[in-house]
Amino acid sequence: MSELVKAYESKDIEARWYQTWLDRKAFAGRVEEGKQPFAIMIPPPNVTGMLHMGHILNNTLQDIFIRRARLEGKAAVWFPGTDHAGIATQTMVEKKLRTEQGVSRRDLGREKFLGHVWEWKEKHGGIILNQLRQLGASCDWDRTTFTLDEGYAKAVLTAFVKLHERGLIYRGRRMVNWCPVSMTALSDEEVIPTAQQGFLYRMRYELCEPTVDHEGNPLTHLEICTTRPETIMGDTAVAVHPEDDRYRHLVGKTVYRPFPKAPITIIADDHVDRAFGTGVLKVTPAHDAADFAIGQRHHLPVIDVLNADGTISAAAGMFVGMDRFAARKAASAELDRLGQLIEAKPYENNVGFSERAKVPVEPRLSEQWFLKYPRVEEAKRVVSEGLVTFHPPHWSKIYLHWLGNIQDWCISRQLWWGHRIPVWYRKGADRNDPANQHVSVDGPSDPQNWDQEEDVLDTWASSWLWPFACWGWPDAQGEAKRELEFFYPTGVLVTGFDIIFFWVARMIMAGLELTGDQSVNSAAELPIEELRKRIPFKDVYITGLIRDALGRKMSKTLGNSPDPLDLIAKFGADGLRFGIVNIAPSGQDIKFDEKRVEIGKHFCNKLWNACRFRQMSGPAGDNRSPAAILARLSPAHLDAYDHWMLARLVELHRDAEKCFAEFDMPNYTNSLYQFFWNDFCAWYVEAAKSKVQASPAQRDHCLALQDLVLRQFLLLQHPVQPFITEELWEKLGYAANFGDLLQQTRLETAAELTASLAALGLAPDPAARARVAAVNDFVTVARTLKAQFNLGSKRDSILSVTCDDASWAILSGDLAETLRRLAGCSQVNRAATQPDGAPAAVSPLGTIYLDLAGAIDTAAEKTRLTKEIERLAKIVTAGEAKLSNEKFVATAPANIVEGARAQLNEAKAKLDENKRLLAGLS
RNA sequence: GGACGGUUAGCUCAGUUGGUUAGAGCAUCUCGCUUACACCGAGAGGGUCGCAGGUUCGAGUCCUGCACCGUCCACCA
Repeated sequence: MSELVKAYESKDIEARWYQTWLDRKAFAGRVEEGKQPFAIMIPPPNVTGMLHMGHILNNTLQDIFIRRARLEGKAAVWFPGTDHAGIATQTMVEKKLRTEQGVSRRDLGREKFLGHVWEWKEKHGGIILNQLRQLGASCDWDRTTFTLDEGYAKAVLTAFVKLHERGLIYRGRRMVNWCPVSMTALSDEEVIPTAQQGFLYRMRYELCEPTVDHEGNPLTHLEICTTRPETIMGDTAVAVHPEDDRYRHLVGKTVYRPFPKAPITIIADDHVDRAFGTGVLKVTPAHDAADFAIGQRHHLPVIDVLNADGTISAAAGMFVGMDRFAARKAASAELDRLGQLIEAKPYENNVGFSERAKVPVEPRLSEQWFLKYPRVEEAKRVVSEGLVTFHPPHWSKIYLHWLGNIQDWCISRQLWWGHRIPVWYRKGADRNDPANQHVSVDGPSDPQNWDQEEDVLDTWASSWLWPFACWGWPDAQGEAKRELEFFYPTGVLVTGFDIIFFWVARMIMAGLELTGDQSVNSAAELPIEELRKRIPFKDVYITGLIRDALGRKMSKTLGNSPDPLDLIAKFGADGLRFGIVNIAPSGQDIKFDEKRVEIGKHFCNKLWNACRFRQMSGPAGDNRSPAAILARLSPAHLDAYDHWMLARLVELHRDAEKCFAEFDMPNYTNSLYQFFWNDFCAWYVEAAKSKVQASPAQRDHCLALQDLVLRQFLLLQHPVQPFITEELWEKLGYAANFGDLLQQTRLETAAELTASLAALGLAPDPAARARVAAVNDFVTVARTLKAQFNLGSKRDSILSVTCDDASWAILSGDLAETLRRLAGCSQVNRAATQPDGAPAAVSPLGTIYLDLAGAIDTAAEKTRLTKEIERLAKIVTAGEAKLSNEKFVATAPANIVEGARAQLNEAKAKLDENKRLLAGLS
């Protein structure tokens, strides 16, 4: 047992222990028959990613769960990996190539470009995983998986083929969200509605044949409002509501599209909102999802006026080649020139933005692959029936609501970086005819006659398989097969609410469709036991979003996002871990402030010093097992504080069990903090100081008890602060054999601890708690009294007490020395009568008088006593009112009534005593 | 337009099925380098629990309505 230095320094200790853990393969998980399985799948960070505060919170929580599971004796494994992140990675490498070599991906061609991306990935990918090591993440690194690994890719393609076989995947020309910058389709979830300042243009469309309005006045044109005049060239109709009296008589007539000038029909459609604008809608089937639907209903022609890159197409006939935003201005000017622009008023509306490229997306008609979501009803059922539980629970409502309204998922992306869709088209044939399509994992046997689909899959269409594809699905053999069967369904998924739709819901559907006993798939509804086997995880822990101290989102542009590695350097990984979990209220956004995580670092130092003090207090005993420590304890030596401490220790184990059962981690850190700092350090260790200086036997007994508390506390604290606890575990000699790790130890349950205490006659005496509470109250009253006379630290203060015999027995009994030490007094004497001129305060163990050499400030004393009397009087009044209420006495539970009575009596006694003291002053 | 959160001390948040005097950390003030820790110790001040009703012997906690803040969903051009 080497000596500890004065202040805790995290840096060297953390680096040393992490290496030790890696060397010993301490994080390796494996099938262990007879043990409960517990797996966590890391939400795979983008391979291009850098660690940010969200990762810190998220991964600290996962590490806490997995480390706790190990201590509980489960077969635990935390599965790490990274996501290829299609658009994000491709965009990043493209940008790099453009700035460094001045070439675009098209200049290079598919193969060469992908070569560059892989090269980048090999060189820089996975930095984030190294960063996680600094945080202390106990992932089973040998399992690290990348979503484009060969095995994983096979799983992705297999899933595609299976779902295609089951008729859930189809190709179609549909309206999709198109990103003109990335030049790919996006799913609905990748589009972020964003408020935009623009204009609402009000314009005239001339009637081909002048007529009259609904009141019989001459009518030469219709007024129409739009926010997008640049799509006028794509107008193929004008629509009004079928029951709109202003316009219904015009249905079937024609108006001129302003440019290129051409007649278009006036149609009637329910979709039109009579109250919006003029109640007339220009219909542009190629550029609006709703308009497209109208076009379908009315068999309208479709004129696509935009190119893939957002410039105006040749089909528009005007502004060809102009960017869409420039074209908007040009179209507006053209309307004005024609005298058809009535006004352009500032207008705010919601525009869908590309999540990645941050530009407005275009609704665009294109050929894409779509997936009908599988097992939607079952996916709802597993959550509503509690097979999968959200924490906090209200997220399940969001989840269920989304599942109730989903559209088919556009899974094709016009990118190169990703899983190329395993579909081949017969050369030169119609691609939309299924007869000309070949779908398989390995491709056709005569590849020369086929062209493979150019598109890749949406990244989420690969990561939705994560919980089972990582284990070698679909054709896991041998050990891999055993592992999948043993560890699936996994334990808890820890993630942010922002990807409940992207990922959580989809993983559940994928698991329900593709795992388990596939032979029962045709059943109309899968039995609940089958669902229980197919769910990907049992619990979903949703973390809040980390914001800055002002509540703003963290962003690069604001520069308000701290570098976690700086924070680790500043507070230690252990400090940061404790701090971030401690301030993360369940399910709410977190206002992050460096100041708020200091608590974690300070706590490390407190723990360190408490252990250091233990070393300084006396010789080490045999700490190699709980039994060895308990053997050093004897019932005969236990005083009230010892009993209370043991009771609290058991209680802490119980609290921890409850927190884990409820996934309440902030409360967990609070319990640990409160127990250690206040109960153990501030009261128990302080109280024990006098005992440590007494006889060697008493000292060793007291230190044995401290050794027990420290041992159990290190085990409980370890999931949150793994480094410092491992270090102290070693330094205090808790290893059963030389070199054993804390994390390979089995943590006793509250029940087990209770049983082993009882077996040795060490069961905590419940009465001790009240006694300790009374003494602590006495101490606090005495300290307050001293502080009021600025004697806070004068250890030679003398107290006199007037009290009954029972109280004096406590004050003068075996706790007498402890009590003097805690109160900071050299003497506590019993007084028969009130000493003259001494300030006084009332405690549960009698009235305390402070022996002051000089005269007291009578006026100040009066003020103080009067205030105390007022406070007590309120309590007495309330208590009397309550107890004189017959209904209360009759209805309320006995213990509540008893409590109220006891409280009233105590307050009354104190009140009388204070009144007496006040009277004595005048 | 729907739905879901939140509103408790100067700040950030706890507050279990309604039940004794509503708590913690930080910040502020006073005193203290007391033989683990100044990354510390002792003490103090600070809240009519967003507003208005209701249920109840009893409401921060349950019900109704309202206000404000936030988030998600929704094809008003």
